[in-house]
Amino acid sequence: MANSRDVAKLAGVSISSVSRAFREDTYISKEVKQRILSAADELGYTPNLLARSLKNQKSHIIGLIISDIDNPFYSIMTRIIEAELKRSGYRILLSYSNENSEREAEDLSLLSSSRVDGILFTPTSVKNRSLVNQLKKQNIALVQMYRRGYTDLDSILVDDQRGAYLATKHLLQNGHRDILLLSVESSISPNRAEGYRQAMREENIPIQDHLIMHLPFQTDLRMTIYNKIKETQPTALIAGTNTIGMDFIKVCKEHKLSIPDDISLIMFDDVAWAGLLDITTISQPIDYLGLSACRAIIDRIEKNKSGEPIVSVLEPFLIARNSVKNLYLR
Amino acid sequence: MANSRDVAKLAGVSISSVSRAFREDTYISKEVKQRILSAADELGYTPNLLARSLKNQKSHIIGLIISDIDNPFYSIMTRIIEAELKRSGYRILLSYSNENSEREAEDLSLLSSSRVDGILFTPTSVKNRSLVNQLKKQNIALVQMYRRGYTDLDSILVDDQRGAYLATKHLLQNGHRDILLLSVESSISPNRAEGYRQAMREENIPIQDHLIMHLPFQTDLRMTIYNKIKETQPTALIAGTNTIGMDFIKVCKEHKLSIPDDISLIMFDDVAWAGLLDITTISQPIDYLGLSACRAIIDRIEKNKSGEPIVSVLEPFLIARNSVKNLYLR
DNA sequence: TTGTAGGCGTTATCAA
DNA sequence: TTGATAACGCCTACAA
Repeated sequence: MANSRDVAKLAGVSISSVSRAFREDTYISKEVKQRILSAADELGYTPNLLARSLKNQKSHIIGLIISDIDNPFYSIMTRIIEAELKRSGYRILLSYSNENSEREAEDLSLLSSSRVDGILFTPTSVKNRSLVNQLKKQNIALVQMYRRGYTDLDSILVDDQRGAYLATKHLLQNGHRDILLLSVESSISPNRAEGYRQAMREENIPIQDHLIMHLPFQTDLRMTIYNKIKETQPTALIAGTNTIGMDFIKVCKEHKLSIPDDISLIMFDDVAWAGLLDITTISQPIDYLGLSACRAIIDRIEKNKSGEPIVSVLEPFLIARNSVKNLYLR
Repeated sequence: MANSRDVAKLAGVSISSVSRAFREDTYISKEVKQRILSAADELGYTPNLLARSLKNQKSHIIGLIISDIDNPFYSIMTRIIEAELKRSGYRILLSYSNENSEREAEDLSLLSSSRVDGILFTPTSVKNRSLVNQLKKQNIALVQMYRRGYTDLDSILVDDQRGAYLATKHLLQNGHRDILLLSVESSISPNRAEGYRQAMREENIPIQDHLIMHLPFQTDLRMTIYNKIKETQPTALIAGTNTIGMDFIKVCKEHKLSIPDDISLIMFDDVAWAGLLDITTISQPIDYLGLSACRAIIDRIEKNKSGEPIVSVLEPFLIARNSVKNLYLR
C-alpha cells in the first residue's frame, strides 16, 4: 500500500506537501496540489486514517453500545445516530451489550483502548464505575441515552414516569381499575411504577402492589405473563416495552383472548407493527433522543470539554388506537 | 494519557517489557509482568490500539455496510454478525448505505482509508467497481451478503428464486391463478420473477407479465400498491420484502380488505410480527447468512488471502400460517 | 529474559 | 509556499 512518501517521490515534492494536499485550510499552490493528487491517484494512495488519528490524538470515531438490538426502538435510534454522526464527520464503532454489564465492561474497555473520541451508551447498571472514571480521565466524552445510570455523566432521557402516568390515566378514564403494569427489571429505571401510582392516587384508586411486576430481560416471557394474568385477572395491561407487548399478544392468541374485548393493552414504544395491530401506544421520541445524544456528544468533544453534566428529558406521548376498551359503554 | 514509556519508567523496566506484558506468547518473567501490570493500573494505562494497528498493519476492525436498517431482517443480521465477529476478536465500524450507491461509495472509501481488515456489505449496485478494485489491491477482504453484485468477490446468498418459487407454488396449490408479485427494483437481484415464472410454467399457467411488478426502494408504497391491486385484481399477493408486506397490510386495513378472505398474502422475511398477524412467510436463514459471512471474511483475512471467489447459497423455506386462502374449498 | 533502536504513516513546527 | 525533522505510541529484530 502506497504511503505519502511514495506519492511525494512520484510527484517530485516533499512528504509534507503531500500531507497538505489532502487537508483543508493549508497553504499549497494549485499546481502542486494537482500534481500530487494525480500521483496519488496513479498509486492508489489514500491517507492512512490510523496514522492520522495517532498523530492528531483524535480518531473521529464514536463508540456506540446498544443494549438490545432486537428491540426496533434501538435499531431506529442506531440509524438516526449513524446519519447524524456521519454528517458531523464521525464514524461508529458498534457493539451490543445485551443488557449484560460484563459485556458492557468489555466493550467500554475496548473502546477506551481504541481511543475513540466519545461513547454513546445505554448503561445496563452502575457496576462499571471504575471504567467510567478511567474513560473520564482519558478525556473520552460519555453520553448516556435513555437511562441515567451514572449521575455525573450527560444524559438524554425519556420521562418514563410520565409515560406510565399517561398510560394509566388513559386506562382509568376508560373505566379500568385492575391494571397490570409489566415493566422491565432494572436497577436504574424504576420510574414507571411511580407514574402508575401517581395516576392511581390522583383518582383515589387503591394501589394493588401485586399488579406491578418487573420482568427480567430475556426472550420469551409468555409463561410468566400468562401466569400473572391468570392470577391477577386484570382488565387492562401496560407493557413496558414492545417485546413484552409482543409476548403478551402471543399469549392472547394462544389462549384465545381478544384485545380489547377480553383485556385492554397499552404498549410502550410505537413500533411499526403497533399500527398494524391497532394498538394504543406510548410513543417515545426516538428521533429527538438520537439527535440530542449526537449533539450532546459532539458538543462535549468539540467545545465544552468539561463542565457540569447536562441532563435533558424528553416527553413521551400517547397514541390512541383501538386496544383499549371503554368499560363505561357497557 | 499514560503511554508505555511512562509505565516502563514507573515499573523500572524497559518499554519493550511493557509491550510484552500486554501480549500473549511472549517471553517475560512473572515477577516483572506483575510489576508492570500494577504500574499500568496505577497510571490507568491501556495499550493504544491505534498505535498497535499502525505498527501491525492490522486493525482488527471490519467495516459493515448495511443497506436498510429499518428492515428487521438486517438488524437481526447485524446482531448476529457483531456477536460472531466479537468472538473472533474483531470489531465493527458501522454504516448505512440506504440503498444509495453514492453513500456506499463514501463508506467504502472511508473504510479503505481506515485500513479495516475487511468489509462486509450488501452491494446496492455495481457502480463502485473502481473502489472495489482499489480495496482488493489494498488487500482488504470483501464479502458480499445477500446480493451478488461483483462476481469476483465472495458472496453469501439466499436463493431468492427458490423463495419465489416456493411461494408461488404454495399459492398455486391453493387454487390461486392471478398472483401479483411485488418485488424490489434492483439491477442485481432479478431472480424472484424467475422463480415465479418457473412455478407457473410447471403448472402450465400462462404468465401475465403485468402481474410482476418491481417497486422502487422508498418508504411509503401504499398508493402504488393499492393502484396495482385495483388494476390487476389478483386473488393473492407475494410481497418481496417485509416492508412491502407491511405497506400492503396497511392498504388492506385502509380499504377494509380482509387477509386471506379477500386476498391472500405470502411475505418474504419471517419477521417477529408476521407470527402475530398469522402471515405465511418465506423465511430466509438470517443466522446462517450472518454466520457464514463472518466465517468467510475471517477466513479470507487469516488464511486464504487470495484465491477464487467463494459463493455459498442458502435455502429459504416456507412457513405456512393463515394468510393464504384455499380456493378449492368453496 | 530483558533492553536498544528503528520504523509504521501521519502532522506540526520551524526554517528557508 | 515548500521542505526537513521530530514526535504520536507501539512492536520487533537484534543484541546483550
